[in-house]
Amino acid sequence: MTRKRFDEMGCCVASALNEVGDWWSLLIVKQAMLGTRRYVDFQNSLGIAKNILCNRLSRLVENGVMVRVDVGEHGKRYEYRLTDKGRDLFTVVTALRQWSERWNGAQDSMQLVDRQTGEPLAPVIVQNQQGLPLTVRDVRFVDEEGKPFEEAG
Amino acid sequence: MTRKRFDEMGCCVASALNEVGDWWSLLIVKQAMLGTRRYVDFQNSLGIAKNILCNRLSRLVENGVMVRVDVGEHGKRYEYRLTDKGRDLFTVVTALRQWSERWNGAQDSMQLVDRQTGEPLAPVIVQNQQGLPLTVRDVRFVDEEGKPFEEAG
DNA sequence: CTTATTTGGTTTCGTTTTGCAACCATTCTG
DNA sequence: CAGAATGGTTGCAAAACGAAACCAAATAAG
Repeated sequence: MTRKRFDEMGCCVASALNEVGDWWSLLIVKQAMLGTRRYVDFQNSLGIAKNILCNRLSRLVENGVMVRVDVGEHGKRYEYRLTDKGRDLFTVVTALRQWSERWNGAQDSMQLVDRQTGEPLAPVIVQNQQGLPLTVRDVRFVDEEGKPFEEAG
Repeated sequence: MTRKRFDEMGCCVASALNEVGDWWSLLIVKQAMLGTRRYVDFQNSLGIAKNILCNRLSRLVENGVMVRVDVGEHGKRYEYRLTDKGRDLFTVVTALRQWSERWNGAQDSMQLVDRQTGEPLAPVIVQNQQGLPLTVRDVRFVDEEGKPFEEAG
């Protein structure tokens, strides 16, 4: 009766979701991208229960998304920082944010801009090798040998 | 003691996760992008419990990510299809897939290629208006008035 | 040195969600 | 009409979640 395991479904999306697919993990990662590093700050900014936060941070560290760094300063002893793997979720988080903005309206007081130009970001899109935008209808799903992927049903 | 609500946190990412942020929803969407439309096929291909599948499909329909279409054929009475909003999650799913491939290796027998050229897709990236790639370090978080977003801590 | 405070956790307990299996109703097929 | 397929629903046990209480180490205050 354990939660279904997603890491052995032979699907990249599933194993990604196995690492960050719960309600909180991506929010923690997003918050970390905003600059939050300390336990109490995650707790206050997200309003997450302490035991859940603890559990999620441990899992993120386990999966190499974040690291726990010992900083010997006052009572603030640790910092949780994104790894390269964690920072690489920027695309996912941004795509998710923009999707929500497009379809649910911008309920967010916060906006992302290019640090250099100060301009808002371009929409995240899927592109082919030449840089042309692709929708889901413009792609094919193939197996290792390039044959079309057969779907049950 | 209900699950924390994410739709009123005043954060786009949170409200996106409120719609598709559980373990199964994005997998269902991904499967739909692969061509799956019927209840039984979702069940077989994902190995999801029937009551959970039912619940998730209802939620996805409620949130406008999918629609339930009545097709009067044999016992197969309904089809669940992606809406435009659902198809627009292609970026998110693809970014997630590529992230997993980069960091966990390709455990997937399936690959996405451009239908026209047959070539694999380009990596999904965040870009500025000029098309230059941006990492999380290249962006700033600002409020409505363009002032830097203040972080607790 | 002693006490209070901050930080980061763990424990406890009640509620909700999940997973599984069994059951049910409707629509075809034979 | 009997049987099968589809799309559910129900009931139950295990697990996860959420809130609050409790705990331990390291400072800081006095």
